[in-house]
Amino acid sequence: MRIGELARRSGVSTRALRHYEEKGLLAARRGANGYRDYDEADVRLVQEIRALMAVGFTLEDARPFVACLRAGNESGGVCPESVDVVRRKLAEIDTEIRDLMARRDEMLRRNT
Amino acid sequence: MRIGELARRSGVSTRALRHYEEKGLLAARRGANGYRDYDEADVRLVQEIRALMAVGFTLEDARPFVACLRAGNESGGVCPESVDVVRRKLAEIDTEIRDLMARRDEMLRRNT
DNA sequence: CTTGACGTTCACGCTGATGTGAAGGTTTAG
DNA sequence: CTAAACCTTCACATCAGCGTGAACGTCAAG
Repeated sequence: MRIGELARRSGVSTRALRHYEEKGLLAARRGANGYRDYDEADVRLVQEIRALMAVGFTLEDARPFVACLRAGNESGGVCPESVDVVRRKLAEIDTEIRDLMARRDEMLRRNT
Repeated sequence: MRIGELARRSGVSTRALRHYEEKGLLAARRGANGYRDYDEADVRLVQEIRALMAVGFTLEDARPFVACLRAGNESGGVCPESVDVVRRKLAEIDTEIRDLMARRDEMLRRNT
């Protein structure tokens, strides 16, 4: 399929897809006319990326998951690198939550 | 005092101070040579800005506090506009915390 | 042939708060 | 007089993930 269809099916803009490619997260064969050509695996791949982003991952964070899927695994999260990223991300979130709560307290204290 | 001293005393870069001025948060008299001239009140003002930023406020958020101080109040937080910003900020933080916790749960669920 | 809906590659714009020079004037100490 | 340490005003660079146009090629339908 071409980029427009992939965009529709995965719910992202064509611009975003080209961006993912530019970042090395998405690869596309090219037709004789230069058009990008994708298959079903790419749909899943993009959905994986979006799912990760929805949970707070950056594109950079998503890289190991993509590599993991490309390596033939059914899930992008089974590879050790992916697991590491998840652990790091959880720690980041926890830190951020603590920071926010501290800020909240600071703000309340300041106002009284 | 000149910008360098204010920078040292308030713990921010001269670049930042010029930035605050550009944004209308800081005003400076000018000497005959064009150099900015600050006084003690400005030190307190910059410290107020930094304190707010440390708690998560943007420069834009700090604006009413600065105006409140300039209006002659001892604290930048006593004016109604400042109170509004604090309330809004607290709500934002709470939302953010909830989002992060939801993401955290999502991430854990996904991994099991 | 022509329109319209696709596709292509640049490349700047946006948000926020500075960092980092460039290119130069001023002041101070020796 | 000179060098160091100030100061001045631009104005581009950074981080992330695209949006938005420019300028143009491709292709199916009427």
